[in-house]
Amino acid sequence: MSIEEMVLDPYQAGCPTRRILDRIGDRWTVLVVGALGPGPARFSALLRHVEGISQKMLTQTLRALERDGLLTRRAYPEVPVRVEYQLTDAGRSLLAPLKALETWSIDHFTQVHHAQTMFDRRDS
Amino acid sequence: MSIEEMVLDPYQAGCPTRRILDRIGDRWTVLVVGALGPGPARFSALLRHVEGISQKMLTQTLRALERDGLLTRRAYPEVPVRVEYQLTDAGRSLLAPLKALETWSIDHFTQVHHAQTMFDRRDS
DNA sequence: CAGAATCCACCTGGATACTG
DNA sequence: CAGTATCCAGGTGGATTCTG
Repeated sequence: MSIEEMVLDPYQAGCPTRRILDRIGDRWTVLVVGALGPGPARFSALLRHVEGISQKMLTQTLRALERDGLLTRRAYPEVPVRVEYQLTDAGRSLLAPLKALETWSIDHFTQVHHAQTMFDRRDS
Repeated sequence: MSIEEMVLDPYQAGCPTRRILDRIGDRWTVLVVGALGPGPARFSALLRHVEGISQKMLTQTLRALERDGLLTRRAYPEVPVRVEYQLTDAGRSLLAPLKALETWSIDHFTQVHHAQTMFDRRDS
């Protein structure tokens, strides 16, 4: 194994990074966690504010995050039912890295968009 | 619009964050960028070291990243052909946020795995 | 070696209807 | 309100084959 290969190896399947990225790498997880950043929220609130997510996907995503210990689900036996989701400490600790990504997105959005335009113009 | 709604709104579709996340949120982009972090690499090297990626997906991912201006493609007219991919400044600037995510992954992997085990045991 | 092209199985995820 | 259950279209992406 070359030195180059050793440097690249952190991205082999099965390593922690890879497994976490596979989990949060779906379309919705990051958005749901982000939406819960400010504080607890109800199912319907999340459904409204993570635009484009379906009820099915929200349920699945919340379930997965609960399973990962990143949020807690609390149901209040009222009528009608109220269910609140809240990030755990672990879930909240994910906010900083995601915020970094968000900051990068905002900082580079214009630049990326411009690059795309140039690229598309070239090979047309 | 309530204050809660205003806080949640950054995640509406079409906003910079959302659009970037949609782009890098696929299974491979993050891994390919990460693999290019240490320096330029050839197509075949990436194919070997981003485990599980197919030739088709690697091609697609590299093309998209090139379009975004996050990496450059340089072909050397040798026999056999040699093609090297290298992150641009913009691409490299993405490494820090991704590194933060990677650090988080490593730090929380055990904890997440444990939470999953508990969760699965409970409702079995 | 670095792709392009084709085929197609699988799975994601939306729509809909129903329930406690 | 907060889900569950079912159906199914569309797209993702792997496998394979072929080329400069």
